[in-house]
Amino acid sequence: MISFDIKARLPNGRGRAGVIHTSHGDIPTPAFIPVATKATLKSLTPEMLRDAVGADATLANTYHLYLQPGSDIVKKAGGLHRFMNWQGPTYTDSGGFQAFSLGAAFGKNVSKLAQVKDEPTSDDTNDEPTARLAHVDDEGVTFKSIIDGSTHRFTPESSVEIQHAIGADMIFAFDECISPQESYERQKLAVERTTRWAERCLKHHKELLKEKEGHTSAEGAFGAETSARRSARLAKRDTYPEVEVRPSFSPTLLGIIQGGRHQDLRKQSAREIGAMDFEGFGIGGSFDKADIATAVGWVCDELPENKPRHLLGIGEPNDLILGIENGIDTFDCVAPTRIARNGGVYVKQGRLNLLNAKFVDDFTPIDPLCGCYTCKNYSRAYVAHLFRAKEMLAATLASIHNLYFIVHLVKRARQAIIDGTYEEFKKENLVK
RNA sequence: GCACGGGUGGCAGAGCGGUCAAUUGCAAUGGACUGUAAAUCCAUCGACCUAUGGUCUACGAAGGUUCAAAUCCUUCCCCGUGCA
Repeated sequence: MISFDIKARLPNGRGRAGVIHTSHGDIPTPAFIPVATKATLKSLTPEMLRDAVGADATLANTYHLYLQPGSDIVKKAGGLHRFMNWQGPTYTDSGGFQAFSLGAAFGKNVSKLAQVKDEPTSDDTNDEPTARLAHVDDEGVTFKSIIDGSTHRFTPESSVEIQHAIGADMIFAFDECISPQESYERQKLAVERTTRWAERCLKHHKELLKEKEGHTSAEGAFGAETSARRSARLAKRDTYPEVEVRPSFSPTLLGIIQGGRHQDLRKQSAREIGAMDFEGFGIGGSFDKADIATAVGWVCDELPENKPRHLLGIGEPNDLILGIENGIDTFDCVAPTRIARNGGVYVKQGRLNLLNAKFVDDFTPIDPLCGCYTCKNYSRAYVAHLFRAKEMLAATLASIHNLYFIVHLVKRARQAIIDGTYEEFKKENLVK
């Protein structure tokens, strides 16, 4: 279970700074949550994520872990934290996004963010079935495995069940995320379906909690470890302080809002999901790329104030700054790590592509203003060399920088809310 | 010295009379990436131009055959292998 305290607010009434308390520690909010899809933050160890990046939590994916190594294995390992050796708070996404990325978006150059000028074209039903790896119906989603092509069925109930097995602190309801190219009518259907699925998720979640209470209350859901084994494990650990896990630790379920770029649908979804018995919310779905923050504002105005709100899959600097002032508490996004692995690094003015010829003999740090491990110790020329040489360390150093940059941008936003200097912070950090 | 086999764009390596400014891979140059299908993908990659088209220079060098040659012939220069 989690709890949420609000410490300070922006004058606009939407943005706030707070703390999410979890069984694995606190998340001061707003916070950026790096994505560890397959229970690993690509190219980083958990120690790097904690010490070099300064991340407070991480987010893994249900679909991926279900396929590999299997949620039963994660459970057998003692849950996600123990399996991946991450002691802090965790989330799992429900697999709802994969209905989109492996469905309508599969094999196409479609992102969940659309330019305003893009014409919506409904392409959900009349595609050839072989062109995608996910098919959605009223009851759930049929996936093909990206690993071996085998067929798997996800329903709201099975997603929640798998997430309980994986054992993150916060888990998401199974929602339907669809392409921004879809028609208004299709978006409306996704909102209605997501609400029905949310009810089913919540119901099943409560049943699972009750079941757990019945026979594991003394040990905790993921505490089935003898005291002798625990002592032995702790004795081996010399670099990492153990976080005390509450004995009653169980996942907390967050509901997800859909509605695309349409104000009425966003508000409808937020009212429906917001009225349900979730302990927090995720804002998902597709957006008008030019104005994510406006849609976020529509939603946050409808959501209960005292529960945390997570903006799913958004993480460009400007989107973070505008998201925070419109009421978002936490974000996750693959952009910092994916872009880093592809040679892109954030600087205050925007983004550099380290593969550009001009960096081969640029011996300055990636960002002279940055205090991260990479910037304190390496030059642009060196990291550029690593990228050209296809050395693995390139991904590590660039990921450390990008994650540090983004995580600390949000941390500074938090401090600015507390200090009452958000406007200055925004003016200083918004990229033109 | 003789006998084979070769010399193609930055590299490797296709092509073996017209549809070849030349397949492909690598490298290079630029771009994209927002709940990870992603250490991925896309574009460009001889020069010049009144550019969904045109002109010029190019497949070791020089000649030749042909309406037409990277592709056939001759000589020369290199390289590899074998025999002396």
